[in-house]
Amino acid sequence: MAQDSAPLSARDRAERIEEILRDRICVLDYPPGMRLSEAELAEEFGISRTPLRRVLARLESAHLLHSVHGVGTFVTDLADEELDQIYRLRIELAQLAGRLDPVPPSTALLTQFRDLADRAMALQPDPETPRPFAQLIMDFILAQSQLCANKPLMEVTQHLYFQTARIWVQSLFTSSLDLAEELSVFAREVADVLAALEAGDLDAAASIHRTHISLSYRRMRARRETGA
Amino acid sequence: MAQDSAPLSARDRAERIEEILRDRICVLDYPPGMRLSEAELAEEFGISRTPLRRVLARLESAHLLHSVHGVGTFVTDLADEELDQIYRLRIELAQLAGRLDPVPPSTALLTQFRDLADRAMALQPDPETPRPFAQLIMDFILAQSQLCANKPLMEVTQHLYFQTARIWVQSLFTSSLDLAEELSVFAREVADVLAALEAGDLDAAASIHRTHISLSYRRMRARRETGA
DNA sequence: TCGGGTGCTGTTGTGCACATCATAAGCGAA
DNA sequence: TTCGCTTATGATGTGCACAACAGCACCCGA
Repeated sequence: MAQDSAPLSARDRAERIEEILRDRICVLDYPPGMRLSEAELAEEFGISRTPLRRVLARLESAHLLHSVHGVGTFVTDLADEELDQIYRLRIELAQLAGRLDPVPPSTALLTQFRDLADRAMALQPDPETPRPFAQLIMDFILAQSQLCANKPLMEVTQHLYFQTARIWVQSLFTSSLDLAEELSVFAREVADVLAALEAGDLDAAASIHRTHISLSYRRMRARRETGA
Repeated sequence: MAQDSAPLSARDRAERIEEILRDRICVLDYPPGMRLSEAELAEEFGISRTPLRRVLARLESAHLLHSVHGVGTFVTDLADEELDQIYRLRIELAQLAGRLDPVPPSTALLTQFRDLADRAMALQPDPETPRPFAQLIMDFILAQSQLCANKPLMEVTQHLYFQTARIWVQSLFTSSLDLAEELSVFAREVADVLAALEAGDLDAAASIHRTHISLSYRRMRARRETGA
């Protein structure tokens, strides 16, 4: 039977909706501070508020949403200090991913990395539409996380990335001065990681990733200083 | 007005119930595999199923519960491999807690550690009632997590502890041979950490904690080998 | 005796109506 | 005019009835 016509279970539907909403938050379709309407979302996905609220509750426990009785459900923002703490933790965990249960990439995953490298080279920076750039980086992060077989570490890594992604993209697109440079830096990171993977050096790939997280965070802080 | 009589908001009520249920899972009041009844829990807490289900959804996203349509809601178990991965991650994070935003303990927190040390010394091992021992260790973990000001790291550390706690306690109380020894080992850990804290060496405290997690995991694996 | 179909029972999942709450507009008196 | 109260509105939170589903006992026919 065709997969598409297979009826999705309640759990699968909820999981899919959660992914969609998380994606929209991370690529700034729903920017920090934006109010989401339970009624509108329920209508969009063709369900009632009850199962939708279950999804929102999960996103709230992931610190991506925040509901206030009688007011609304809002996309969360991050204070500078929290952002700083998360980034320093992400840097440590990225290094850790090379040491804890590293797995060589399958040929399919290698192909995926090559596609990512191509996409990065081909992408034209457009200050008006952050989505393509944000989505590209997100796909890269998800691919990178497949290099580590330690599932809890992978989950935590992604969880922390989801929290910082929108803030980083936002800082990049509000000043929008360094967009082209940031894109070329990212393209080089993908190329470097790909080279390390083809050489079979997983720890090197992790170190490169770690370094780029660290450097991109420094550049973001520099933007924050000059912008403020 | 008195704090106790202050009406709890919906959010606070839910948070409180979540803590209670998580506590019951971690100290084996609800052992792995046990079925929980939404209706009974709702009645116990004097609310309807709707808000209770919100709490259960959050515990499910923390991998402590698992609901199956038409069957029931069950306390999750952990396969050996998952347990292994979580423990190795916990060991790394425990070390990290000494390096990332360490904070000297307040006098109140030091007092709390001394109380914990006293409780550990005074506790009589009883193979029939794991609760006192499990609760003591949980309180120690929560106190220890206050030595690190990096909130995301603290959250992750606690989250991972909640997942392993019940399995560790269960392995200890099913064989129940090493209970007295394990208790004395724990008492020494608390004493060692307390000594390090009184000397002002936070990194040493973290290292001691890390070592004890590692060793207690080895002892658990040894029990698993001999028991099977 | 055995196999399979069928209904029963109890569970989680969903939809809907209403309660509760926060906000802002409206309005009247000082 | 301006301050403060009232009211209207729209949001999330809750309770309840029912739908969907899985498992089990039961029963009937071969």
